Amino acid sequence: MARPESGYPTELELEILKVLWDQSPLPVREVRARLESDAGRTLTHSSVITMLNIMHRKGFLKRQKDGKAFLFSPKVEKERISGGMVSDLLSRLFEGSPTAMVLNLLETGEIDREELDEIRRMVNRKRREQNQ
Amino acid sequence: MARPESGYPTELELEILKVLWDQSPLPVREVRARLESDAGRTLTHSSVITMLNIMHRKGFLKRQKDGKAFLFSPKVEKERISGGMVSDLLSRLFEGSPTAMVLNLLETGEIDREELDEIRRMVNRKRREQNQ
DNA sequence: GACAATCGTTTAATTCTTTAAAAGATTGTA
DNA sequence: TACAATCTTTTAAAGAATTAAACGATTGTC
Repeated sequence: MARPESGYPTELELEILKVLWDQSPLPVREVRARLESDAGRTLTHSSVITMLNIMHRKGFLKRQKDGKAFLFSPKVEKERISGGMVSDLLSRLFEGSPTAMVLNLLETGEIDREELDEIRRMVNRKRREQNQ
Repeated sequence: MARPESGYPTELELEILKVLWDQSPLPVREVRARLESDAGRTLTHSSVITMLNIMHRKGFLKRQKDGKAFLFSPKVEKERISGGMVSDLLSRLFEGSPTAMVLNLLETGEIDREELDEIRRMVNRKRREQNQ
């Protein structure tokens, strides 16, 4: 009678993953410090531990003992999570059409000349790759 | 001591919005039927009403009386929600870089020749527009 | 060896999300 | 008018997400 666990990281879980993707392994106090400085989220030590343990249970993180403390590392790759979340949004919002998504990006986002050119280069490269 | 309401529609809320973006206004029983046929979500009449009322409270929907029943319509545009959700993911996953997001799309998604060409055309058009 | 500092575990509280039963209101019809 | 059908509102329940206090274990130092 409720919703299932998401499969993808939640808001806060993603912030924690970003900290650890940037550098790992890290002890709890370090994760806590970076969560505050990087993401502006001030949590108590206790709260951070709780989240890290939940994420460990979900399979997002690895733990290793270092003296009496734990060091945490991501168990999932950033690319894998990003890919999953993007394709999730793709299917939920754009009926799986990447074209529709890019169009949305072009229309609503602030994209400057540089970026447009870069995107163009990427698309052209991908197109050449597909030709073989 | 908990998380704030999201601002963006949740999973089920989005399914309901998609039904109503496709056609509206609709009475509850119609929303319920389409939720089942289109999204494969079988809910009781009661559950659907609850969700519709919550969404009305959140400002996602409008209601109008039709006899003794209500007719529901979206109060938010699909483009607005899509734009918001995409740019949310953009900032949360790709530090706001559309290029990084498109790269992800190109690498992980199954994009065929047709779509690549279409994306190329869109990018070129956008680039010409920016030149003025 | 005792005490303070530092960690982790347990427990809990609050809000959100999803699902639905129960009860109340209205309306068409026999 | 009474009954059945159809709607809505109220109430509730359970899992998920977020935050944190209380309590317990370990370790370094005087």
